[in-house]
Amino acid sequence: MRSIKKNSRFRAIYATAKSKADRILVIYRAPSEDGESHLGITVSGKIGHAVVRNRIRRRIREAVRLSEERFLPGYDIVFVARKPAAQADYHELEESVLKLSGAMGLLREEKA
RNA sequence: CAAGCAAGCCGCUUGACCGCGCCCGCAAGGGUGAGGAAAGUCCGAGCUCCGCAGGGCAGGAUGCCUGAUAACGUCAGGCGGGGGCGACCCCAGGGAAAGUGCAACAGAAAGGAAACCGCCGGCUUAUGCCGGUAAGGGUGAAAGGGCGAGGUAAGAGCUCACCGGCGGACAGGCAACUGUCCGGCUGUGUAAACCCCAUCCGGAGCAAGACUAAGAAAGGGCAUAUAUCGGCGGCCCGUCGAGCCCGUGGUAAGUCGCUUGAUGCUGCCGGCGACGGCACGCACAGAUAGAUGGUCAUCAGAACAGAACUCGGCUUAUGAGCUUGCUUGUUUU
RNA sequence: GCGCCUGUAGCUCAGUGGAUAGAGCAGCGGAUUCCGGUUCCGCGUGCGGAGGUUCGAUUCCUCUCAGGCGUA
Repeated sequence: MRSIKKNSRFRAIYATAKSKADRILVIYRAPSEDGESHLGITVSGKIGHAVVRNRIRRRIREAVRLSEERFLPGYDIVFVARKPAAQADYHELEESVLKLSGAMGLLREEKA
């Protein structure tokens, strides 16, 4: 999944997109402009120092990558980390990513 | 063995599966990929641009000496001062006789002295008055050199020896400084108070800057003269450039800069050392929402922490451990 | 990257190098009241940290930690 690059696109998504949140993450979902899906990850400086922020960003990207074929195309998705994400391990983050994505209707229906 | 001092090292390893950036390759694939602090941004440089940067004022920084270095506020070796039994450690360490300010409280008196108590002399009825005196008491962080002897009415560098400080000469040393002798007999502290002296400093920063694409339009207004605007971080002088303003409000796309360099390792030589010279071989990331990750195993355990133009330092954070040299004490031989 | 500011009581802020660091609100205790409020009296809590300069530091200097701001 390609990444969102422009700061203006991020701001547009924050202003207009639908969102949901749990304890460690916030998700934004907006219709894509070109039909392909894009991923954006925001971890602010308040969360921790550079090593902590990088770790959160990599884990979110990994969780999305491993389940990439389950995502429906045509959406721009932004994840924003909240403070407890600094203490969360990979499994908690992965669970949160999938749960929030499912709640926003971004995943294909699981076969029972 | 115990306590301690100094210097240094290391900064998990390996494997399986799934992934990422860059380079090479038609492809398959191969190579390579964060730190000792990458951090804080406290200093110093390279590099780039600002129409080469000149003078004065203001401002800032540094401050024992000699050296190292591209440079430094860094480092090395010395000197001086302080602490420790010692190994060793710490110090912004120029000028207080150019001037100004400050020194609370206490105390009689806080800086070209001063008599509260005391001591001594004179007068006087005992209280007391006048004069001399800084040895003693008391106050204070600090009381106008220290201690002893002579001296005296009592005292005083008043005189003398020693010590300390000041000035001069000589000797040693590149120098800071040290030693010896002589002289005079002395003038508190604070400059991380203002200040004085010496030395240094043009500014901005890779979002610098260059190129490409796009745009820079049409139109309107004001000036044509020494005015206006702009550049040279602040002000003045000086200097350079340009007609000026409205329209004119937005977007940050691509390529370069961008990583091989005052580089690191190794060896030899010079130097007490910082460091320098030479040689051969090897090594060295380059992203642009921003690459090193995820899971499992291995393990007694795994800190602080992530490159964004590049170097030299400083400072701070840091788990478990290891090495070398030295000091003091105790015991045994 | 460059530049700037602030840390003082639980909170908001004062404080020329010098006595026991103050003010308002809050808190605690007492008085008043049947109880509470109001009012009155009293009390506690301290200079972000380390080092230095000074006789003496919240104040001056250096380093450091934390927080905040501006700008490209």
